[in-house]
Amino acid sequence: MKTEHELPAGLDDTLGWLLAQVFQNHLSASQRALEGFPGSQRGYMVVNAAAHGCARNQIDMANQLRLDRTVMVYLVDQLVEAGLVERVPDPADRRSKMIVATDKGRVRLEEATAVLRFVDDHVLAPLEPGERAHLREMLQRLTAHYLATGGDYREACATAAAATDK
Amino acid sequence: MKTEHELPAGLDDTLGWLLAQVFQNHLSASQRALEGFPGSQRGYMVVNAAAHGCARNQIDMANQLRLDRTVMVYLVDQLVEAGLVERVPDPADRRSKMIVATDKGRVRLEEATAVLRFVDDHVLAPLEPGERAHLREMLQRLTAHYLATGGDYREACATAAAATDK
DNA sequence: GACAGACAATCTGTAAAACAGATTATCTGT
DNA sequence: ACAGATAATCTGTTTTACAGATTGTCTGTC
Repeated sequence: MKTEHELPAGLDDTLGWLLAQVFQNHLSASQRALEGFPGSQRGYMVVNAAAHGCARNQIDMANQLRLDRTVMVYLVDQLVEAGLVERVPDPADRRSKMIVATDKGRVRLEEATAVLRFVDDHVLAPLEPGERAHLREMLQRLTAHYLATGGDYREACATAAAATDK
Repeated sequence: MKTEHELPAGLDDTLGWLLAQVFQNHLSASQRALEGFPGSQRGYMVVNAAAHGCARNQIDMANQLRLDRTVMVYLVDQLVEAGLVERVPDPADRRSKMIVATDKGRVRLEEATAVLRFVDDHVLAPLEPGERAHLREMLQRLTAHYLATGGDYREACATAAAATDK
């Protein structure tokens, strides 16, 4: 059953390549699964964040989701047009607009979340159940660490530069 | 020491988001590390593949690396100009050109590989040594499985569609 | 041996996406 | 009241991916 497929020589040890493969793999799979969802995975992320209400305004949300502020504009435009979220002016600061999910948005979010769970299962099919949980947990830890350190890689680059100087 | 950083609510369980974070994290780190390398990570991949000689011609290599054939043209152009690879016409088929690494290319490849190892270590810093190996191995397994099944997700989408029909 | 169809590499043009900078309305502090 | 900062938006530029046409070459058939 398990066809031992040959990985391209030299790249099989390149972490960046492996990450790219798995990521793009999952990306294209969820792209199909989210077909019809405005803004695709990014739209999903925005509605998700809106439903959890963890962002005060658009820029705040853009930062949390690592999206450009100008991208955020037309992303939210799409979602508003589809009736999944609303731009609610913050009474305390009329410059800010809070992105809140509509009831319809919450329903679509639930559906999409369920569909994405199937995608996850499919992508992680070759792993044991315990391994899947472990992978998830490791990715969470890596992400949390990255966010905590503010994505600062000056140290890493300095180390790398020192290595090449030899 | 270990600052438990809060992950955005709702997204912390989204595998696609976690993969995106870690991937883009690694991507930007290696981008800096490969500064000056023609074509950046893609150029690195091409030289790597060229050094291992596992592709008969440009299109073959493009397929293995999941690159568009027209992208391959100007990617190889850059690398040829930098003297890292050469386009050698295949005597057996003059339409084909084999991409072979020059001595200079092999040296640069070695250097870049060493630098990338530091990037890997930095990105995976929050994991135990044993976990890093396990993560690598799992990613390899997922990639191998994906390549073996030809990236065919019709089954997954059918399953997902059935789930939403309920 | 000529010809049709396929294929490798390349070129050209187009469409989409990301992003920097300016703009408008609003807030804050002095 | 005014200067400077900030949120959202708009505008234009640049990059990028990609589809389609083009050229040279191969393969098979009649």
